[in-house]
Amino acid sequence: MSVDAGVPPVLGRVTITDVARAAGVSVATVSKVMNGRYGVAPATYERVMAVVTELGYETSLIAASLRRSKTNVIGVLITEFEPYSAELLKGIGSAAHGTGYELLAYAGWAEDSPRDGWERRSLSRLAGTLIDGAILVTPTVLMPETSVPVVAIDPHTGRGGPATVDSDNIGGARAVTDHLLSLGHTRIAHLRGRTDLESSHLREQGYRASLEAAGIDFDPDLVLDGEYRRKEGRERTLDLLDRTEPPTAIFAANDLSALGAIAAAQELGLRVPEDVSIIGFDDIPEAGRSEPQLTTFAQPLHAMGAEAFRMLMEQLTGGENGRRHEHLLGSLVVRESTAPPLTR
Amino acid sequence: MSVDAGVPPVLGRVTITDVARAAGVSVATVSKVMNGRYGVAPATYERVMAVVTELGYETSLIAASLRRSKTNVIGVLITEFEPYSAELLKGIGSAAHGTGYELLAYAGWAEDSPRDGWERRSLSRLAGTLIDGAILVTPTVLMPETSVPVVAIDPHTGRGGPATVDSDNIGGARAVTDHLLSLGHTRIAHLRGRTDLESSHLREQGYRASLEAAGIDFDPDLVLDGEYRRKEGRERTLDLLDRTEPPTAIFAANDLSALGAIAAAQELGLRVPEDVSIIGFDDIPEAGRSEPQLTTFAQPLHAMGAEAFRMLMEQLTGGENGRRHEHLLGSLVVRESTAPPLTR
DNA sequence: CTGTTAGCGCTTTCAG
DNA sequence: CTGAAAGCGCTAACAG
Repeated sequence: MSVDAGVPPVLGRVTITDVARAAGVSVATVSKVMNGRYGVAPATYERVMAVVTELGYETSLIAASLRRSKTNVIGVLITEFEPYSAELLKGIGSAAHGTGYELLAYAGWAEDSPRDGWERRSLSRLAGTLIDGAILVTPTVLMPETSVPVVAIDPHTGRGGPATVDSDNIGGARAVTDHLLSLGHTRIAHLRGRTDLESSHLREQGYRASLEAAGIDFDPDLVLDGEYRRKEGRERTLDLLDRTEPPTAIFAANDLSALGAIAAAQELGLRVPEDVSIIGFDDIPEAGRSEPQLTTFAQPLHAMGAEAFRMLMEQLTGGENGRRHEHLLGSLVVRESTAPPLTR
Repeated sequence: MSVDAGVPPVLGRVTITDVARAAGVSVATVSKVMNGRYGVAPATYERVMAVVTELGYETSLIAASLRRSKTNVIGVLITEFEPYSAELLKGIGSAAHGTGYELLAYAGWAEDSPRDGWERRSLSRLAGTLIDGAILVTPTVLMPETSVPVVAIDPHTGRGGPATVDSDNIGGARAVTDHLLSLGHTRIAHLRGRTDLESSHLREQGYRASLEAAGIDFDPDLVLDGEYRRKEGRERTLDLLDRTEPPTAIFAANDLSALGAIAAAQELGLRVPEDVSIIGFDDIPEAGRSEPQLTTFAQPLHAMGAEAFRMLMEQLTGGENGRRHEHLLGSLVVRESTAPPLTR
């Protein structure tokens, strides 16, 4: 390549300045070439492109986004990469395919910062510059005003501010508890979710409503905080099953804590479901792979993610139309972790 | 709040300038307060913080990263969010938890741009500014020099440049094919993966080696391109099973294309595994949930992701130590989609 | 202790 | 058609 001789080696990242210098033009011209703007002589265009290829230059998304208004990047803001958000991400990803938008998932919960309001922080850090719009996964607070279009999945306040996508938390929890009741259980414990999340309260509501409908007194001693996490689910279950009068069934507010509960039961030498029934919520992939396989309430996570992306697109292109509240339905999936209680 | 009166409403994103103006100080002072630098009078600190809280200001990750050298953000570069990368992401996420690093997954494959070399493009766009290091998932080309530490998962060239994590592609493919042979199959088709990926070639090698060891002639007509995708897996299988002498078993180079193959067989009214055996590779969550459940070779995706993150940390902190080539082993998981061929 | 100044890499008027 | 200059939001010397 004839340009070779004139191109000094560049250390680190190649910047627009490096290209400009090597091609003997100004950075403005390089910028025009990179963005296909009019007003560049064919010869100049060729020369710049040759250097660009030679050096392997790519415009920095960061620097460009600081100047531009539109980036064609959608942000998905999550607390961390775990099964639940991963499932949503797959759905979002499939909807994003072919739209020309790029996806950026950001897990911005620093352990030292308050968990509450992490999404406001992440959004502030990315919006207005890097991303054109955002999908908030299980946000903890309501954000009335945002600088970019937003869709919230399973949000704290349900209706109200931004567009939302959720599924039937109360109905699901009722279905789950009803299933346990129909098997003959009466002492049903509940491993509550993260109390800063609305879904957690709704599921507890469903649990209580179901008990009440069956004429069973609510026993606060049977409700512990599973935190939506495997570790906490295991620990609370250890406590629960160690009592003199343990529950015969446990409804964990999500699959992860249910999986922890199964682990705890097995550690104590108990059989699931023979000695204790355990039921989860969400139907993450791991639910179908546990031993025994987990009975749970399946949320249509894939569809929820895809729908959220579509609603965001509507807001981005068609104005306010995407500002809806979408409510998708789930269904009970009976696998192996539930059975009638032992009669003794 | 007493500051209230002095703070005019700000539209859009709140910037450091807005805060400075509202607090009556310079932007430099605000920056110092935000970053906890020494040399700010307590009174000033308080006043600034009050305004920060009032306005809900957060420093822009983008702007800050342009100036700073370290951002505490690790980038995970993928082509798209699909089951394989989602599993890795979970592993990476669990390893990242508690390290103080934030994770940013970027799916930067624009459909119009060449697929080959997407990782170089993505890396150039993010590295040097936004991210301190990167994990490249199934990169297509070898990148000898990068501006930030990099770990590649299941890379194109295996050994060589950057640190790598992979699993036993050849061995896995042999195990899979051997399983089919041991069941009595002799006409075994192969749905090859994406030919731009090394793993695809290695798996085909394993397939061929296994056949050869069994004394079966390699039949090129039985090898079609499944592209690692569900859609292509289905289409190629439709072709395969429509022939006068169809294969009795199909080895799909990954689970997604295997799932497509199952769908195709069922569309044609064939039973899996009675009429045709189908086997996959990867063991993504979906493999355990299909009907019939998929027999496959399980890669330790979670562990691979976690290991990649750890190796990156080593490079970031301890110098060059993380520049290893880690090779994790997988195992055959026999489920329901394989059986002996029909004897007729 | 505080503010001024100089950029980070890029895009965008606006002269030449 | 091309380049100089301003500025996006922020941090980091360096004066005052």
